[in-house]
Amino acid sequence: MLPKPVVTRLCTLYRLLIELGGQGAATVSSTELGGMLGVSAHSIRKDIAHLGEIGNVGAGYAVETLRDAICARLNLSRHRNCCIVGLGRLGSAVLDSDRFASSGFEIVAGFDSSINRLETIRTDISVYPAYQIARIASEKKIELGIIAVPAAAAQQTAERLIEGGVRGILNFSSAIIRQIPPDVFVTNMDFVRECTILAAHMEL
Amino acid sequence: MLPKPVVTRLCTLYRLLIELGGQGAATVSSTELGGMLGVSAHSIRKDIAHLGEIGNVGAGYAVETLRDAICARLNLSRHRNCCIVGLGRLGSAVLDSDRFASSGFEIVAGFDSSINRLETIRTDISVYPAYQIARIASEKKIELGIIAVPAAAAQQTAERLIEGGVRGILNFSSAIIRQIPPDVFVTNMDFVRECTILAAHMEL
DNA sequence: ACCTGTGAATAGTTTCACAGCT
DNA sequence: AGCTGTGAAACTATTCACAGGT
Repeated sequence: MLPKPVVTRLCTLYRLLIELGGQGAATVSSTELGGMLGVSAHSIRKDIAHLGEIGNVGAGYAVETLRDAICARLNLSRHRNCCIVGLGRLGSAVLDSDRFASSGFEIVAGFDSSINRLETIRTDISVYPAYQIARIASEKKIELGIIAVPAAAAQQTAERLIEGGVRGILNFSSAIIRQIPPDVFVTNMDFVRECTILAAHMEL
Repeated sequence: MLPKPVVTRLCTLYRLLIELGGQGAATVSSTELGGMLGVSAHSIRKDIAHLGEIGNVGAGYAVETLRDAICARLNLSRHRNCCIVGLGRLGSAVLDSDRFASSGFEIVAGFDSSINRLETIRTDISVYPAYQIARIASEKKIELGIIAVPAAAAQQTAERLIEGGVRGILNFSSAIIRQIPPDVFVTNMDFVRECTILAAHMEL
């Protein structure tokens, strides 16, 4: 329904509006928003137009109203259970991040294939061996999984998550997940690959 | 010159070809590549066509030839010095990752604003206080910077990196970097934002 | 003077169809 | 039968211009 790049930009805008609201701003114009996000005012207005008529012609947008409109349109207010698979350095860094708490995402489980690691890990969140992913994901109604395992284990991890009913996957590994059902969404965040893309752009 | 999405896909393809080469594969067809990457064979061929005539009509692509052609076209063989700013859990996880080593990227410096942290950190890489970013980046000819600092410090960090001559920035923080010169490239990798985008797509 | 919302125009990307080769 | 390379077509997205309001 909504074009993909529009959804992406509205999510970015949403986070910016939360920040602006916290700073006490009451209204913003598309020009100001564009300046902060590094895109044109035209583009901001077009994106917002997908939400219906929200702004006050001649006087910009009310920060709260706009934020709530995006939230309503994209159903961002829903609380979602998440899990992290792979409790190595990267995985536990994400696990201990305080940035999920205020975002509607709650990490309700961690998984690792190493029993030793599970025993020594210090965290408030329940941790389980990797073979239990599907069962626990299903039981705890986990909707979103974060993969932070080595590349070789990524595909199997994704399959277990999908089997457990997870429909959104954030993949930090360098592996490309295959055979993704049409109703499951995967975002790849391999930082070596991203560095490669950056390097390529720097050369052109 | 080369369209942006083509560059992105060629980089992904490049990493896949390295993997395939390591497994001993000599040739691949666009159909096979498409299957592995989850895109159509048409699209693979179109992307590769930007490199010139590389394939063997009727018999697919030689893995090595194709890999080297991408490498040459995007200048991926060049060694690049990188640095990480912010040596908290996420930053040091990336710092200690063994995945850069074989990729042409070398992390030659780490930075943090906390002197205490700099003193206690255990790593082989030289670490410096954050106010020296510009000088060290310039001296060590650092081309790529990874930002893993809290959102509030991200903008200043980016400015210091750019001042030191860094032209590629991987931004793990939730802040959106502003006032980016046209010859500097920034990729945002805020995982909370990516989760939000995933959640939005899951609803539509 | 500055703002939003919108339809038109432009630019860019993906998909398709097929010619030619193995 | 299956493969690459390519030009055309279809689709998508961005940019622009401006009408109308404050």
